[in-house]
Amino acid sequence: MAGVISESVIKRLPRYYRFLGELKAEGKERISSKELSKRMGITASQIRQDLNCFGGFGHRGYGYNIEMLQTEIGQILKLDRPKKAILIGLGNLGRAVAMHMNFESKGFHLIGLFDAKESIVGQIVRNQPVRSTDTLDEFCRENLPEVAILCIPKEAAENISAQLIKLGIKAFWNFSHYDIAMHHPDVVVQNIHFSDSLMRLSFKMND
Amino acid sequence: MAGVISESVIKRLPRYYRFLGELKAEGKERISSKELSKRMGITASQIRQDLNCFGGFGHRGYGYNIEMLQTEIGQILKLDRPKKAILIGLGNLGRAVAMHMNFESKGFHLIGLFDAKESIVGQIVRNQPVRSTDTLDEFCRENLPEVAILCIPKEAAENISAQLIKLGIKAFWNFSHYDIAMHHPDVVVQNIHFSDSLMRLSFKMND
DNA sequence: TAGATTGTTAATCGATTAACAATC
DNA sequence: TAGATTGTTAATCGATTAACAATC
Repeated sequence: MAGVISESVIKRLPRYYRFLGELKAEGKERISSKELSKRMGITASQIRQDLNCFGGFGHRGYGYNIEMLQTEIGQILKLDRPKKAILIGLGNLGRAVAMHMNFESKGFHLIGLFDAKESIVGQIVRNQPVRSTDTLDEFCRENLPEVAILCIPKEAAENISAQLIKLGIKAFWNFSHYDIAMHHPDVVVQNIHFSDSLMRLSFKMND
Repeated sequence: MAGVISESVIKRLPRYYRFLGELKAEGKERISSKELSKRMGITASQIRQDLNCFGGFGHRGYGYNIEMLQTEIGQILKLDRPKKAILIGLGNLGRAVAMHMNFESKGFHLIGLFDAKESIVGQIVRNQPVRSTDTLDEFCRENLPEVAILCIPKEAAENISAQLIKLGIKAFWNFSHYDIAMHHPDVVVQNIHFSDSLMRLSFKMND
């Protein structure tokens, strides 16, 4: 069963989780891989293969119980595991991420906000004070966050990420263009690169 | 040469573009696929294969001219082609996207901002007034935007995307959870799903 | 029981890597 | 020329799809 899960499967898991949530909201109780495949636009084979990386969640002749399957995938994604996160950089983007994201539903607790700029430090965002990055060491030693969300420019990210790793940060949600994974192969990184995405859109546009 | 470019190659193009930009900034003139492969953490074979989807940009015994290669990739990505875009939804996220993104460097011109909320309409964001979504039809018929950036909830996205497609929108930069590509296979879509990305981060975290 | 649908193995397809002749 | 490095073909690897026996 388990073993190493391929990147391709990991990429699809949140989508399954979302679609199952919708089905649940519609009041449905069970669904077959065939029916789900139509809805999601992928093959039934792929759905069954993907799910069987983690165990046999279905019942022959019946399909999958929606509620149960969503719960299982939530556990596989570790959404139920509490994860302490800090966010660095409260410019437009950092502010939007802090205010807009539903962290709690994924098990993340945003326990600290930091910025280097004097004019931003002290502001209140999402009921929390923005702290100075000068206090990062002290804060991390006291509160032991595991995740850092980087909403800062490339240049700043280089130094801050090294500092954070020394302070015990094990995972990064990276909105900067600094390639953390390349420089620190030992930590977990998920990138969100707006401009890469926008360039891909540009490429795909028909003339 | 050309033909259909695989999704895997498309995904890597913006990263090439970025790395070449850095090399240029460092004042370098030429680079071999081997040297670039070390820097990017991928194989030299892959780099040469990727580039040869579009043409022979290198010189045997020399490598690639950095400036020239970046320009070529920029053209492949159509960054030089002007594209008129409108943005729908100026909540925290939409506001951040409008203010934070460098659209112009990718050939995008943000020509209109729209929101349904009475309290947001009329505000000035990035030197532009936020217009009412009631005026969307009129605005599109007059200004002919090709791209729409959706920073609105799933429920709103369903109706708005159908409306926009009728108004001639051919491409979506989609931050909502509405699956445009599934429902409208004829238009170009690039999704940015924050919560999917955060869930993948959660999955990859070691216990 | 008969029909439905899974879990799983085998076949196919596509993407990545390796190898090397061409050539600057 | 000799060394370097490409463009490109062939080999390998992995992911997707098809098929079907197991079984609810």
